[in-house]
Amino acid sequence: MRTRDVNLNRQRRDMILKAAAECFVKQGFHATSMKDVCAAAKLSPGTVYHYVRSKTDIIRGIIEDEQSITADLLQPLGEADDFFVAFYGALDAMAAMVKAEDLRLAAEIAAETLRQPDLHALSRSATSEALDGLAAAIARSQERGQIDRSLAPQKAAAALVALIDGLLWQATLFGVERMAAELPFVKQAVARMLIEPEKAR
Amino acid sequence: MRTRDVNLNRQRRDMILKAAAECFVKQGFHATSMKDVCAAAKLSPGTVYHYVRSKTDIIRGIIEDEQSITADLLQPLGEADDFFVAFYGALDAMAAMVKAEDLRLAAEIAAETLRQPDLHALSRSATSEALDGLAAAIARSQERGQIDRSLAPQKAAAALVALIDGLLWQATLFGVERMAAELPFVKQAVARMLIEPEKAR
DNA sequence: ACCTGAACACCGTTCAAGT
DNA sequence: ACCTGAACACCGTTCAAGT
Repeated sequence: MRTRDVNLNRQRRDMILKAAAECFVKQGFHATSMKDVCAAAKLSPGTVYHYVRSKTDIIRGIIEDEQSITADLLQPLGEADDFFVAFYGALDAMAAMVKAEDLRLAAEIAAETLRQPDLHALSRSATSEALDGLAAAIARSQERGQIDRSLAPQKAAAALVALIDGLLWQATLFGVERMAAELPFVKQAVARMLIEPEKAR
Repeated sequence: MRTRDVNLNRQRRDMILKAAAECFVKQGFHATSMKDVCAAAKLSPGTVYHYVRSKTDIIRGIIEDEQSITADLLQPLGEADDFFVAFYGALDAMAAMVKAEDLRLAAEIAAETLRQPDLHALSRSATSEALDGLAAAIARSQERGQIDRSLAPQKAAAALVALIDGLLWQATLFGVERMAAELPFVKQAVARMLIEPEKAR
């Protein structure tokens, strides 16, 4: 009995988050009313508020469920043998996987992040983790003699993440296809950034 | 008589935009009510709506007045003799000039841009212009033999702007000071990206 | 023409009442 | 416990009425 309730709780909550995410993608966060979310979830306002604390709480839930696109992309870098193969793979995965709607939702969330201090802290710590992971991968590649040892891993990681985030923002403006067309240049740029000029092919 | 009215019109409108911008920085776009804007501008709702079509129209006005931070920073690149001196100068200017509030306002505007198709088009065309200007500066530097001739100017410009936008976003998360500390690394990275490895110092 | 402030339709959220 | 839907305080916007 107890477990069934807990499961229903999670199921209903997930349904509401999913319905809300669809609304946010279609209309944007602040243009979708709670009535819209209720309609999409096929529940009354009272019921929705039984599973969800507030409209902001829905965004919080989506952030916790999905984390940031960038962080997801960089995760596999941790166990990679060749840094560049893994990083190029992450870039290709980004171009292949990311759809316009995902970008809209991610950007919508990023926007709301600026308005709610606790959401801002959440996204800051998520980005911090991604940066630390990437810096660790860079440091290991340096030990193997692949990446220029004179570079500070943390700063290199910050520059790479900035580049990716900036590209994702451009994809928001000009479309995912145009960003995909940029990737060969970006890969070359990353290699030049990270490899000692004398060693560069 | 006619001119005086037009001047009053512009003055009042500018005052309203300025008051609204202050509110947006303090509370965010969607947390500031029109009542807040009215109070900040010391005008009644009816009067505010006499000078401004809607809440969105205020954002539109702010975009048109200020354009994007990135575009402003890249403008001087047009007349520069040495591309790298000019570009590094732009990066330093960004770190020196940009305050946390400006970043918040810019990000707030970027966010609303995603929700309003006409605002989105406005920011797309503004970014396009900035990219074209930067690409032209890169092409001229290539003719002088400074930048690697094998690079496509448009793609190089896109990568540089992505890097800057990403850094500005990071400044939103971690503060302007941390971004400033990144700049030496970023400058080196930009040089490596754009200069032929054989020529790099 | 410029400005006011009450009024309108709608929003996020709550809560008494049902099952 | 789960759910409903009317009700509350507030929002963006309008408009009749004043000067």
